[in-house]
Amino acid sequence: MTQEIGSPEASRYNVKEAEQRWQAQWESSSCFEVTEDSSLPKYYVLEMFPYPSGRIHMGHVRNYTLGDVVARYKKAAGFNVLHPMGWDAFGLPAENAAIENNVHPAKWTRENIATMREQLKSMGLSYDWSREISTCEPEYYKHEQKMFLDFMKQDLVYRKESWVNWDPVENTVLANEQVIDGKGWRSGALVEKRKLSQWFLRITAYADDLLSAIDTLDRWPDRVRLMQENWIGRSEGAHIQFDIVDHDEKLEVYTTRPDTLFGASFCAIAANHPLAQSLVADQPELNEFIQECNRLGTSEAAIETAEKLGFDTGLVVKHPLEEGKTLPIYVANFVLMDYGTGAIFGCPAHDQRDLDFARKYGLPVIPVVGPKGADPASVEVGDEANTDDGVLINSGFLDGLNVTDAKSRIIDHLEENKFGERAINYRLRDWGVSRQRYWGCPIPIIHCDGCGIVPVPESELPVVLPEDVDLSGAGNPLDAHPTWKHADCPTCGKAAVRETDTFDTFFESSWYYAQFASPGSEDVGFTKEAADYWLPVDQYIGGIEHAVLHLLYSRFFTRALKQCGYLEAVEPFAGLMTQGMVCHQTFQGTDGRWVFPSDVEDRDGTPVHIKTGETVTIGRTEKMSKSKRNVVDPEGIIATYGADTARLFMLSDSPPDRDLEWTDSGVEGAWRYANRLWRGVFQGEASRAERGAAVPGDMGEQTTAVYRLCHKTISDVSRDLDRFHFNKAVARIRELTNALDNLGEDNDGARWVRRFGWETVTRLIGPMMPHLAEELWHGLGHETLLADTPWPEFDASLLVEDSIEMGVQVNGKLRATVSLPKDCDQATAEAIVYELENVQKAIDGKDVRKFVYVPNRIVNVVV
RNA sequence: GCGGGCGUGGUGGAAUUGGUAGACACGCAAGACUUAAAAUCUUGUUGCCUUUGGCAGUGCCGGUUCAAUUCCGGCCGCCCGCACCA
Repeated sequence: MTQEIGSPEASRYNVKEAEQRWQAQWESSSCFEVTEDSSLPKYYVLEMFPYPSGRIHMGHVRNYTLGDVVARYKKAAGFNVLHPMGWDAFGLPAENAAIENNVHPAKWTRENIATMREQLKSMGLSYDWSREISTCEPEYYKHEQKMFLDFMKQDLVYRKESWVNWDPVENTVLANEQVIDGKGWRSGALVEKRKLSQWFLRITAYADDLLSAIDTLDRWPDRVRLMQENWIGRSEGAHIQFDIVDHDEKLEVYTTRPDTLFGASFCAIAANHPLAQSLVADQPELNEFIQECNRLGTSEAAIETAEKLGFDTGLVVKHPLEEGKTLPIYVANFVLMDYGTGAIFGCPAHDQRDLDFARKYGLPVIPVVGPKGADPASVEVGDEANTDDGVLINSGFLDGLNVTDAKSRIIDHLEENKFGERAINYRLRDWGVSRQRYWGCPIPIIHCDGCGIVPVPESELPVVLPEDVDLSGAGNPLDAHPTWKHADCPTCGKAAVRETDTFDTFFESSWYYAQFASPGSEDVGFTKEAADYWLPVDQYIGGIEHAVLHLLYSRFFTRALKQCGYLEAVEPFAGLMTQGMVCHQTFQGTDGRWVFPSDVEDRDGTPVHIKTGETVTIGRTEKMSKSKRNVVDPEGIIATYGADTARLFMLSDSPPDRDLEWTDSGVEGAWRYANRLWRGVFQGEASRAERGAAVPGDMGEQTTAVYRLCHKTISDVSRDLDRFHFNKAVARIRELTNALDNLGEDNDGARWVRRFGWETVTRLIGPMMPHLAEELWHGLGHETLLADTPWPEFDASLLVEDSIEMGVQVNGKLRATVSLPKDCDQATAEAIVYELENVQKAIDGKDVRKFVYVPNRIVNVVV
């Protein structure tokens, strides 16, 4: 909701003028441009670079504010700080914009970049803009074409068939997000799965390393490490080969529960399992079922949330351990071809999904694990499968063993009798990098009828993406281009065609952090010396939504680049901070349409639409999104209140990893604080000592307390910034500001402490409100840039307190507080505590059973 | 469906390793200043009650402990990711 702002122009702090002035000063002094310097400790701060979607949004403001605080703080703390920015410029939205607004993706992207660059500059971010990169330019993507060819030489690249979402009306491949309820988002046509030959990067070659190295990422959030671990999904189990009755081939399944083999009552295969495909010709109903499965699209979420369905193929397998027993083979929509062998055996008693399936299709449920000591006959299975440990029953030679022992015993048996073996499986799949899209990096490959697949020679790189394309037609514009795809085969010289697929845009973002080390270098995108100096990124900051894919691909890329000799780093990001979303209230008009906050005003406590005057309803607070229109444009906020106010608000209340709710009142609170600081320095000169005045010998009690608080605040804020507790740092600086304002004494000591205090506040707030801090620093008589000024130090001797205020509990309930000498012994504490009136009253003559005393923390008298 | 997370006053949040729940703000109320308003300043502000005190209270139910927002078990609600959005 936009309200009349307390006319900021009227304030004597001229935000706009001051912010532009300091931005110009930083730029002209080049104070954020860096070079490798082995004499200084390096610190590489990186925020996830933005997709140039048009204008910056509040999520960017939050992300880049967080990074800027870290960068400025580390610079002040004496590090050689690299803090770059660039553009993740390839991607689908540019093509959508091309279709919707008839503008070329290149033009659209470059214009967006120009707009967003100016917007970022207005935020006063401490970037080394000389290192700016844009991934859609050949100067950038030529390097990844070479990397791809190098990966090929290292056997990290291969080609295989894989499934895509196919829109039969538009004749294009759809992204998962373009498939809505199984239909194409534009055409509305039922989406089909199609098989295409595509390029893959062998990320699974590094599965074990990517998994075990998670332990070394000690400055990553635990939850992200856990998500990566689960994504890689290493499991230990077995492959089992089943003989199919009256069939030449065998059915191989992967299972993590070989111990439950005696409880198997069916086998199930994926719809696109070769066996299922081979049966289609004779079974039209099966074909129909498989088509139905294919209509679910390629998204795992869609497949797994669909109703579990199966189709009995009529084929049966022999149970390998029980003579004469057979199990039916179903095609099931919940079995994934990409996991294990694309086939399972179902043991309904000990797997919930199998149980649901068995109940639905009337299959037997045989419990094979029971509680210890239970009578096998009494173990029954209800609605819930038993996945607990226990003792094997109804399982022949496995009976009586626990689950772990049974697993190992049965695998030995499988191996001895040659119908199965121990197996390790990963959930992680190889990374498919082919995209049938225009706005991406061309894959440097030529297809020759005679020579097959031929890499483009390095001397002919880059393969430049043509800009004269027709985007209005169906299909891939590169394929439709009249000349581009025709090339001579590098090997035999005959006419051949280029690969018309482009790379997944995760390709660009998997190595950009390395390019920032030395952009513009010709060879490989960066020099090894620069990469080895700057990498890994010391602190990476971005959204939790990238917790798995982008981060995992980048980790893989670093390893692959190392394998190719590009750099020495093992991990790309030593530290990771994930930020929460920026949320806002939603508003709806009487017709149910979403209303922009800027179109809502408050009239006598009722929110109404500014133009129509009709009442709007306030909905729940949600992530800012264009569709719900609950967005606030950063540009307007910066124009009105200045970047520092927006930055302070972003940092003030919510910790970085939590969601933040944008509120006008919160912004105004930040704005008021900015003005308060300004007044404190520019209107409080009279009560402050001159710069450089000698430390006075005598200070009053209150003055001493404020002086000590200054040192304590430096210590606390430093620690808070080290731990990224920006909201706490802000609270502490505000506390110090309050104390300075409330310092009533006015003598030499107080005047000296006032100067010291305001200088301290200015320096501490510097990373968060850099423009205002420069203004204050100047106002305090300094000629140098605060951006070049070292972080303040504190005197540890002033932090020591000699007595501590402690709570006194009786039976766990607070009855009094008492000031005790620091580290005082229990006898002294007891003596003092028992004298307290409230304590005596609470004990009320009862026997003291225990006197709990934790020095400097708590006293608890148990009666 | 699977994986991960979050939940504390009217609101955002704070609370070392289990040790005085509500720091710092926002909002609100009262007051000061002002012709008036804005700005600014002061005071109060978890709820309830019999109000110099007491009881309850950190999504819900239970457990461990002298002591639980914090640890354990079970629920509920919301959010993020699920491999072609970035």
